[in-house]
Amino acid sequence: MPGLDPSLIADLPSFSGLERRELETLLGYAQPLRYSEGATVFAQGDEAESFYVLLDGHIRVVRSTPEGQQVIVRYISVGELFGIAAALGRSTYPASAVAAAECVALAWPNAKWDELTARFPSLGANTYKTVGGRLQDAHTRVVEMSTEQVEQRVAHALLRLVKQTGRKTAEGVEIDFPITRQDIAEMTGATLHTVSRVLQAWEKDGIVRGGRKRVVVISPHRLLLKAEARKES
Amino acid sequence: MPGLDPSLIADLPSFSGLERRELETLLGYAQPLRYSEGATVFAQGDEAESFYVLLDGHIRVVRSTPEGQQVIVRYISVGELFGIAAALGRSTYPASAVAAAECVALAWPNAKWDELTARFPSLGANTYKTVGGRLQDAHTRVVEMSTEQVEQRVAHALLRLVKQTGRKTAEGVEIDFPITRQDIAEMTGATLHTVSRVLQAWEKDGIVRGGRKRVVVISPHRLLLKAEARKES
DNA sequence: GACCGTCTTTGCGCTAGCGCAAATTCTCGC
DNA sequence: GCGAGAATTTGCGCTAGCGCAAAGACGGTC
Repeated sequence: MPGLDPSLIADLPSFSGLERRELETLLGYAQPLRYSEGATVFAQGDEAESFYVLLDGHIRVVRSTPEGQQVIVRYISVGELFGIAAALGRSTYPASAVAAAECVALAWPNAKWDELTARFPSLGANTYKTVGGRLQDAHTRVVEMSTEQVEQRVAHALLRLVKQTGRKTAEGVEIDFPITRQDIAEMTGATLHTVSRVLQAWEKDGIVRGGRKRVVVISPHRLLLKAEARKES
Repeated sequence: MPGLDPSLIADLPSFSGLERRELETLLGYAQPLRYSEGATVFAQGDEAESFYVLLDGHIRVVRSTPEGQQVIVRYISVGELFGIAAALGRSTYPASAVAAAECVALAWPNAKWDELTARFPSLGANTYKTVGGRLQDAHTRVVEMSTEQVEQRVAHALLRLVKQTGRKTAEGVEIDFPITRQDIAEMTGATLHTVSRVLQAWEKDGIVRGGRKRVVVISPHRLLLKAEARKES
């Protein structure tokens, strides 16, 4: 698999500190992949065969209930590892990964995980932090879902997205990939109707501006107030 | 710190596969600790100075919101590692650990983590799985909170407790430590009033039996039905 | 054995947000 | 420029479960 440019991953946090020669070795094992919006990278329950690094785009991680309801667990952004189920002791993927926009990713066969972490300890050390951070986030989500009103949860979700993937525009900070009201509903445990109403109200107040599959946060400051305030207008 | 018996931890999953000599080395660094019910092992926000293994009892892991609300993130049972924040890249504990019953634990100074994982790789490998499992659980909680009614969430919480810490009695399976309605409420994101009502209803149906700080599950089978059924009696 | 603090049960009104339904608007392909 | 499908907005009734309040029940203590 020659021809992959080591600079592709040289700057990614998981691989920083490696020499050019080592990067070439790593890339020798990697499979470059391209996904169009809506494409499934892997599905919940599939045999975990590879782990991935996202080079471009955004990935939605979705868990489905037995009853067919979907919940968006998190978004993966550029540079992040994902699909590392096997390294965490799972034989199947516990959630699905779907391209939220045009995506480019690298995939390594799972069998290489032990070898690679042994050879490149920084990869292993970084995985600890990555997973630790995710556990943290998941607990934060649990606490939010337990204690907050829908409006606050939506505010928190938007702030998280803005922080993670925000792109500055003339008007404010725009979420950098197509996202529907339904998506926001699945992130917050609300219905798309309620999310629509909430965004509508905020738009009237000039806090956000909505559009088809688009959200622009005009005033992060006032959005933060909405996230914190337990009741108030 | 001589005098600790290696058999104390010989059978714990995190330390299995080590030889007696290695166990002695490990225990040489360990500090044995005893906590009475309600005692705080460490508090959210504290500088993370140690990591722990629970030898006896049950630990409640609690996160508090800035507004002072509490959410029970998980229960630690015998043999589990906890307080490993530092290993996951945090400098302070992200949650508090409180003894839910009389507890005995071993503590190691955090500074030893790298040394110990390097010397005993099985500890590191096991930590991956432990953390992976917890991430899994946390995601399951998020999905439950997003999609389920209070009654289902309470049922799931009880089933999880029974599985994790159940003790067989003549009548059924009893949760093996003092647990209040308030505790169950903080696990499920409900109010203690609603939890009380739900348990009351189940008691009338002969599914559980309650008591002061006690819950006995008489029919796990029928409880499972409650956990799955979206509406029905 | 009486007291007291903690835990639990129960009643009642109220509201956030869901479920259902329908109208509108946007975007893309032709 | 014109559909047609997808996404969004909006209205309305209804209920699960919260908030508040008060009355038991249990268990440890002096």
